[in-house]
Amino acid sequence: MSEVESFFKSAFSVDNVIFGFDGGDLKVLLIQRGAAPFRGKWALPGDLVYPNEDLDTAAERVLEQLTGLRGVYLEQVRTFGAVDRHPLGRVITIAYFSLIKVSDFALTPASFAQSAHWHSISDVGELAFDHNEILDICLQRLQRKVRNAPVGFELLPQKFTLTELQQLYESVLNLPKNKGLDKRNFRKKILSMNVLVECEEMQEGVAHRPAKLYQFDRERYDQFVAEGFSFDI
Amino acid sequence: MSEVESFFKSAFSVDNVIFGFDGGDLKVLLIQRGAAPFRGKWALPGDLVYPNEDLDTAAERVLEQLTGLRGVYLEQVRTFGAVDRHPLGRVITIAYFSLIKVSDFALTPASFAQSAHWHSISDVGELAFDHNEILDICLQRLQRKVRNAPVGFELLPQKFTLTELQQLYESVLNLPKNKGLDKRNFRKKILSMNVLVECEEMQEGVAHRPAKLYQFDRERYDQFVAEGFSFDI
DNA sequence: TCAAAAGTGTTCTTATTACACCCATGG
DNA sequence: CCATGGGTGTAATAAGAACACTTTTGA
Repeated sequence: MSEVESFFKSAFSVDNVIFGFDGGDLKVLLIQRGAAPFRGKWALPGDLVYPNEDLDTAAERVLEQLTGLRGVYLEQVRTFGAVDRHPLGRVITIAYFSLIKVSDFALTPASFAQSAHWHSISDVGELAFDHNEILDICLQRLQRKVRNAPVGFELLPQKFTLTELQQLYESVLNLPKNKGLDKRNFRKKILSMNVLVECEEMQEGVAHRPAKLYQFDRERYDQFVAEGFSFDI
Repeated sequence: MSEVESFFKSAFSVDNVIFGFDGGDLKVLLIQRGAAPFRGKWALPGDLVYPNEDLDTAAERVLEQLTGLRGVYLEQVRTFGAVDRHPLGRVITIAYFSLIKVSDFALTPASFAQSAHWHSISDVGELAFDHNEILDICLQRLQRKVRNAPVGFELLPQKFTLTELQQLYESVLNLPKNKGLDKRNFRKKILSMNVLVECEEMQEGVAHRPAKLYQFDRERYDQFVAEGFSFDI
């Protein structure tokens, strides 16, 4: 192979760490590989980037093919390109993470074909390729991001209770439930930002005092940001 | 499809935003392109990644070929892969930034060949490719990083005065000189972290009271981090 | 009436801000 | 002796941490 040719005998892919939250643990959506290499192993959903496709578009496509979702929170994290990371050749991969509302998630045909399943973050075994490392880095990124930007809401239904929000933070940051964050201080802080609005409705069908439901008000948030505010928990 | 295009299908490169500080502005090292496309334009130093070369290694190589420096602070920032970002074909590029001590910088043969020059961040014109965007994103990353990690020291000589350190922060964060940060509060804060050690020597050859010189103590810092400390300015 | 989670304030401690004068040196 | 930047402390304010009981609902 000529030197010039060898430069271009390479490919790039995107891998997408899709996070979800169901009230318990933080989850990640994995697929079981149907083909070699690593056949039968769990892996991050990903694909080669098409020749005339932007990277973000490729990541969105991978997400949509698996979940049917569009317009979801998506962020590029890092590119992994160790020479030997792919056993069949030189493939560098651009890692993304997405945040989805599990309630919106419906299995698509592609999901069935690839046997997609939610796995608790704390219970992910050995993955294909360098996907454990990728997951780890993406989780760290999420943990930072959730404290500096209002991305946690992407994982909750449109209307949520403050307790749900607190549990989300505790899950993402891997803090002991109802011990990591003080309930009163957490509420004081999040409400003092003035980016949550109380809904008319209350929680329903629970065997205890029903909680107020809140919504994130993005317009208000954007305006505060323009005035110099910065989200911080 | 022309002959060039026919094998130039897709490739990946690294681009390196090399920052330096000389007491005045924050600087970035640019090269003037000697070949098409964008011949004669200023650009970030970069190169295609060799087929059997890791990404970080490629970024280190680009840096060393230009400056002769090794073991320098280097961080991957983001990958830029818009379909049309390179006029001759599909080239995605992995952007890095490096922090170097300008006093260590000596022009290498490659530097001459490529006419490398320091440019003030505030005075960078229109660059080749999407390099203005890359520079912008890397600068933002540096601005965040310098506040959360002890990377500012990488831009200063081993021994520095507190005023130099303060000026560095003001330059990187683009604050008005001696107005953005309060001298007494800045010193109180940085010294209270206990990661700077006073040198025996004093500043020399200045037409005013000579300042104490300090050094960053990485061992101490690492230990504090292990104990849960986190750098924050 | 019980269980289960919702909701709510105050005190203490710590970090951040604002601010002005004397000191040491070289020219 | 003058110009230049070096070096220092305190008081006021704001943010964060710690902490326990009453309320509302469904079963």
